[in-house]
Amino acid sequence: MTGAKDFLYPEKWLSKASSGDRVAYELRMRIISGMIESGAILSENKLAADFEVSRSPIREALKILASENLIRLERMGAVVIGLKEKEIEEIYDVRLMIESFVFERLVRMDTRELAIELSKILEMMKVAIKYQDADEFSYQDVLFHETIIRYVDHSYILMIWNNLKPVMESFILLSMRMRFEEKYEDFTRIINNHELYIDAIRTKDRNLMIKSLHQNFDDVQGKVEDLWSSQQMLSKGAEQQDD
Amino acid sequence: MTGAKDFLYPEKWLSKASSGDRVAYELRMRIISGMIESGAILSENKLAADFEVSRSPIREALKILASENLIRLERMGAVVIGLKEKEIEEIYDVRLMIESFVFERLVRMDTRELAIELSKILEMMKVAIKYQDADEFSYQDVLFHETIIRYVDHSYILMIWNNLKPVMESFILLSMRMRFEEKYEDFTRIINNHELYIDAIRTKDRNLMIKSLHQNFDDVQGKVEDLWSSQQMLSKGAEQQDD
DNA sequence: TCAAGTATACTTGTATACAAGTATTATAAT
DNA sequence: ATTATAATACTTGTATACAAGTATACTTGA
Repeated sequence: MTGAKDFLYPEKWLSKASSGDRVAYELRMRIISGMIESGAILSENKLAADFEVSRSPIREALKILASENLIRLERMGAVVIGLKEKEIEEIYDVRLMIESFVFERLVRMDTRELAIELSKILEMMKVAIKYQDADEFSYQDVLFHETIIRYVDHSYILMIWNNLKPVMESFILLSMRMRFEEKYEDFTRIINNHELYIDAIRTKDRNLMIKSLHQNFDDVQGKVEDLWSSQQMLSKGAEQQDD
Repeated sequence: MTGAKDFLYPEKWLSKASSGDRVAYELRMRIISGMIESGAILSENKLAADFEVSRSPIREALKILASENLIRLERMGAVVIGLKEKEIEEIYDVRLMIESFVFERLVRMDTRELAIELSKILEMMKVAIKYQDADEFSYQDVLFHETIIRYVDHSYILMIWNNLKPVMESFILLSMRMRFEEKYEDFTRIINNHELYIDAIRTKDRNLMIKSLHQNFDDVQGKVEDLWSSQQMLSKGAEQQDD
């Protein structure tokens, strides 16, 4: 099995994860990166052999990926669905939906504390850019949105987020790794946009928030076409794996 | 273990379900009905003994319930969260959110076919009322909303629904069982409201749709207070288990 | 009586074993 | 050559076994 030991998912993020979770994280990356193509059929036994674990954690992982709509569990093997443009758009639909919902709650709350917290995360993102740490940047980016969502304390919205987060995280990770190599100028725009978002939260400006959300979508999705074509982005995002 | 063999979930709905799914369905009912109180700690071994299966399906079930926010998996035992008023409100928040989203898609589609399909389901509901079949009524009620959601063909919205559905189904099941005994007059109102919903879809009337959605919420949630108090509804909903 | 340490009875996570079912392939008959 | 049947190599779902870790209770010492 050549290259079976090169993991796409940052290993330091897996410090206390179970074997099943590790497999899920890694498989997710491979599916989203296109390394495992959509339509492929995954066998529990083969995966167990590949990852050198028993079927128990593999089954766990497959259940997780199925709940994230990345694979479809059938009577004979798991069929890879993957992330095509349609799915990415749909994910952003949902993100727009839940963040809009969250914003409606935020406008009735004291958001000063949140704004401070978000500013801190934004600083972290800037540092990550400075040191060209794509993984750290992605982590903070995801954390940014999670922080907003958690702030309203809504367990079922959080449930949705929890289902969406791993896929988003993997996608962002791959996307950012590529852009650090090829589209470095993107990041000033991303940072600006996040600043806009914080302003929207601080001033409770609904339109500004929607604007920045849409812009964020364009930032990631609008550019996807050229990134995505023939899955180049993915091999690009996949090959780099620093410290 | 007295009464361990009385299942709350309709067994005929479990014809080809795996053992793990069965356990999940049943545990879900017991948690939502209050038969298992929130705060209780579930042990895999005890559950395995109770349900007379091995730990494998139990673990599977617990993972499912955790993803539905009904329990919290901790290092030592699974802690029951349950459905209190807050959670029920939150579930309806999410339902309102996704059905609103779906409606926005529907207004750009040809909804005639859907309206017909919904009318059929409504007829089924009427029959279920006539024959006082609470379980069948609940099934059709859930199907009604699922049919609407599936019609727009959005895999990530469907993903949310799939996470929400089992909890909603159980809740509706328990609620309807009780009402067939005590609040029979509720059903004409529920039927009327669903007719309103179909009209909204047919005429693509956004306001009408929101109105009927809110009304539906009031129908289930607004009355919850008295149903819910001291979990009486639940034992009521639990005891009846026909044919 | 109280503190410290040890023993015990839990817990989860993973590996392995087995049963039942399904697709595929090979063989045999027409 | 083609179809029917049988053998084989898969598949999943479940049970069981074991290892490592954690809380509880108990014992021992002061």
